[in-house]
Amino acid sequence: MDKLNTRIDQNDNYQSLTDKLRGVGLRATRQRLDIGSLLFSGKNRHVTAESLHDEAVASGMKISLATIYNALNQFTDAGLLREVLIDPSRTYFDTNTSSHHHFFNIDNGQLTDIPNEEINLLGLPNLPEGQIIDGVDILIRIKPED
Amino acid sequence: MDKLNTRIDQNDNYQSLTDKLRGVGLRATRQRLDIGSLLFSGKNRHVTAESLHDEAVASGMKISLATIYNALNQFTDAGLLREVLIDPSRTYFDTNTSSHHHFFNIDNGQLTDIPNEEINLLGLPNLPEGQIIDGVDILIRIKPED
DNA sequence: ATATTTGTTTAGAATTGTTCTAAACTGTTG
DNA sequence: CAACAGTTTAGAACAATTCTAAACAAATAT
Repeated sequence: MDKLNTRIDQNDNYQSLTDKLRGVGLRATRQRLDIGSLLFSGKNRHVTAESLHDEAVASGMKISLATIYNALNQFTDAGLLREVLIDPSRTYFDTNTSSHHHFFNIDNGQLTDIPNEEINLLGLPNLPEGQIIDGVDILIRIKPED
Repeated sequence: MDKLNTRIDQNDNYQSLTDKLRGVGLRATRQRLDIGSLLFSGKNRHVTAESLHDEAVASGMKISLATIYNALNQFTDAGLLREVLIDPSRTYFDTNTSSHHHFFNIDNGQLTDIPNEEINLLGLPNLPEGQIIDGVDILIRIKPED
């Protein structure tokens, strides 16, 4: 019974993932479903290609680093993920694609979402002539007190 | 007369640069003075190691790329420059070290300062327990209208 | 079902931005 | 101006990412 439920849930998950992928024009391959199951499992996540690959390998998934890079870029192009600017030396991806911002703990590298209600820009600056806003990124760097 | 003035001005520039470098504990070498003359010549600038190296070479300065990297990092550590997060694939340096933010034109890669008076955060979010703010980075991505 | 087409994965090579190494060089100090 | 300590440099090394082209798997037509 337990086993059966687990299998059904898993199928459900992979089924909705399949729809999600098809919806953006990507084939629902085993690798994409595996990656998707790690990324889109409810809670929002921040990953790098390396960190996700390590996690996939640790979960026993067979998938190459190149495929992780491909998938992260394709998911991002498709709007399923967002890139976050943190550190010029690596690319971070965020499963939360809605408008929101981040705390970055410079001490341990931890990235956390700032709910959109909790922050606002006051006095949007004048844009250069003929330009419009594509997006706004706010990063608040934090560190331990004392 | 012209020539003489030019030489005097140049000496003046290099003299104040020398002080600036000594002031942060760096020797005033020919290379650092050359780089400094490109960076700290009045107007604020945004550069990458490559762009600055190209510029230096174009001005007939003899300086290696490794030295540019060294100098940019040392200047940044010394507080003479700031890093700006724009693009995970390159490091940008800003000669404006005061608190301010940026427009990034995603169409042509151009970076412009937003004067600090023109922008403000409303409703600073609650920080995680025991953490304090180290800094705030705001990047407004812009693009051509239509 | 099966064959064909087209998209995907992969290992490894290639590329790019950046840092490291160690030898030659140059400011600085006595 | 000698000696020391810091600096520069070419080239090697490194790390993140992309590319290549061959094997493979999903979709589609048969």
